[in-house]
Amino acid sequence: MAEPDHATLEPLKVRMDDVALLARVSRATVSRVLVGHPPVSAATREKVFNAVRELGYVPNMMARGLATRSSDLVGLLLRDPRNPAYGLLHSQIQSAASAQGLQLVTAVPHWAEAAEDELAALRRLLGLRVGGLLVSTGVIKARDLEPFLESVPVVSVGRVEDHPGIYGVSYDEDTNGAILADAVAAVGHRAVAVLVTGSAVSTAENRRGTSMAARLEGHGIQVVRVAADKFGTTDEGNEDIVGLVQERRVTAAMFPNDARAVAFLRHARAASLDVPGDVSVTGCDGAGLGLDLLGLATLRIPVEAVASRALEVLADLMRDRSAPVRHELYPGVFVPGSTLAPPPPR
Amino acid sequence: MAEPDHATLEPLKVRMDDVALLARVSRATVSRVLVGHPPVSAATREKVFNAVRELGYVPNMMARGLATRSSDLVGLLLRDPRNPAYGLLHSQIQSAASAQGLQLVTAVPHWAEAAEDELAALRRLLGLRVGGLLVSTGVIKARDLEPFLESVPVVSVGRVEDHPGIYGVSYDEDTNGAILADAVAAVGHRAVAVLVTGSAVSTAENRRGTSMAARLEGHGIQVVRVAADKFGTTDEGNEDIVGLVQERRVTAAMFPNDARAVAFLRHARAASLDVPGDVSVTGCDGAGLGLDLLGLATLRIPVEAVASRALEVLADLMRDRSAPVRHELYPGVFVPGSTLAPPPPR
DNA sequence: TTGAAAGCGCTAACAG
DNA sequence: CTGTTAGCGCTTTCAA
Repeated sequence: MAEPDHATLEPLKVRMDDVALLARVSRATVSRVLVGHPPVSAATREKVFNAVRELGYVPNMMARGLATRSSDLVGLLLRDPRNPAYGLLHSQIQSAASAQGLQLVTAVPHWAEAAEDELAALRRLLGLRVGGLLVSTGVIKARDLEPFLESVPVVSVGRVEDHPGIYGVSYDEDTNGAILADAVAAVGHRAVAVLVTGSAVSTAENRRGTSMAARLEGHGIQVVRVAADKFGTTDEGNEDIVGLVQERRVTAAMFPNDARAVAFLRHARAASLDVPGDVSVTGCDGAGLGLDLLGLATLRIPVEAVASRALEVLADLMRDRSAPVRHELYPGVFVPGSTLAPPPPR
Repeated sequence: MAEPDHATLEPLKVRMDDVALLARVSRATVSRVLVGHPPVSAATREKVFNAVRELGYVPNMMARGLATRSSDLVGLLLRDPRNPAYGLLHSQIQSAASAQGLQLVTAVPHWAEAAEDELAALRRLLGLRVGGLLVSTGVIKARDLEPFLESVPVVSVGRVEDHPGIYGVSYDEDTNGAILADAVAAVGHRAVAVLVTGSAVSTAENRRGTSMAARLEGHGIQVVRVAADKFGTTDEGNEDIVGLVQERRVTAAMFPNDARAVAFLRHARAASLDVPGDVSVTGCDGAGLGLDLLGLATLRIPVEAVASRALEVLADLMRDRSAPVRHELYPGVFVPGSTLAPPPPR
């Protein structure tokens, strides 16, 4: 028998040489057929495909990557996948990636607190020699990325970006904050509590809170800023805000994300506060499950648009590195809800 | 100058040879230091680490993978990341993976409808020569995986698994269905609508629905099965169930996931049906954001436990392939809610 | 249009 | 303990 008994071969152990042997061509030819160029005669191509099928050959992308010094792997650096908004973003990025024919490899830092761990995650991704990088955590600073910028295109997605070498496809948090503030102002509140997350916890949320407060003040509204600096909890500041409401020092409370708003709703209920009778509440994100049933007034961030745009941009960059870097901003849309109503009469 | 001007070198272009040169040792020694064995004298190790740091060297995992024919890449085959429960599972798997020191590369089929696309996603993962595979979609059948089982360990997670070659870490959907059915029976319902998803849409949900119905019937309760076979929508069957309630043919409606239950809640509200006055409602998953505020009676599936167990198992398997294959089942815990109450008096 | 041969960057015997 | 040397599986000149 000249033919090897390939029926017993494990598919993943089949190499290109095996295919070449069976197709009676050279390895180079098999490669050309699989890569798609340069052109190969229809007849040989057919032979090759048959051999591939017969052997169940699965090309080894590691080897290909080594040889071409390229890869269609896209690294995603994510912060806290437990946050629903990030979770949705993650899903959408995932879908957008496969829509672009790119493979997504995600790294989340093990200890979300440790910036050091984020850098480790970055290095793991770079170690794989990903063809592109998506950064979605505020903890990695542009400075950390700088050394790699000329080797791999980087798009920062959903986070505020201002580095001239890093493309940004982000939520327009300033506008978002303003939209929400305007809505609260419009129904007549004159004293509002705003939960402001520390920028170390989340740059995006910090920005939202800050712009909400600023916009309110622009309307001549009195703002009580409540700080929240702990990572991973949504209950911080709620006691204080309940207190403010009970003392009638504020008639509305604005939160930088829905999870915190919902947590406050829970808190308020426990404190027998009526929403919106005693206090109006707004969130931000708009990505949760039964949010409409809950009636939370919020703002829906354009997760889908941002995700697919980010991957479009990255795919372009991977094809042609010379494209100009820009920072695109996408505002969300206000979602009315029963938790926002005019303040109680004095 | 004998030394190269490494300061201007892009870190990702630095090779092990560059490090070796700078450290004045052989490439093999650098490799040994980085891999961690066999032991290298403390002095040389120090030199190597310094050179690595100085050059910003990031080892090329593709090359390493090729050389060792191994990889700490874990492939995850996911179905529909937009489903909140899958989204949470995804996040948890992600965290569990990094906790095990494994890199997760995820593939989602582009068109969720096409089984063909799922196979393509599988091949992409295998092409990367992942060291292990996590399968979380019911569409890929055990038969499709069989050819690869001896080359790469496979753990199917969150889905029903019964193949003797594939380890299973799954939700105990039969028990889950029974728990929910018992809760509904316990408050006195005697006629219940159960939304049963087609198994093509979701094996897990199908199993839940089926077991709910069976258990109810075991209690002597009359069951109206409502079929839902379309992928991606949560509104299917809601009209019918509203009709059943209005005709007083059922006093409760059970859904195989929270998204559907919430969709029904919305529907019921639009039809001026009172929950639980006119109809009790139960969901399943328990992973949503403000579910408790909504008061939805549901069942919390043990996402975290399943995810971390799955990765523990996979990590073991990647270390030692001879471990016995088992199928582990994890039941959830009932979450009471105000949507479940005794039926209205006749 | 095809084949032969030289790497891609790294690890792992095998000597010393 | 360290250096030399063969590959890992693939792509890609370069010739034919």
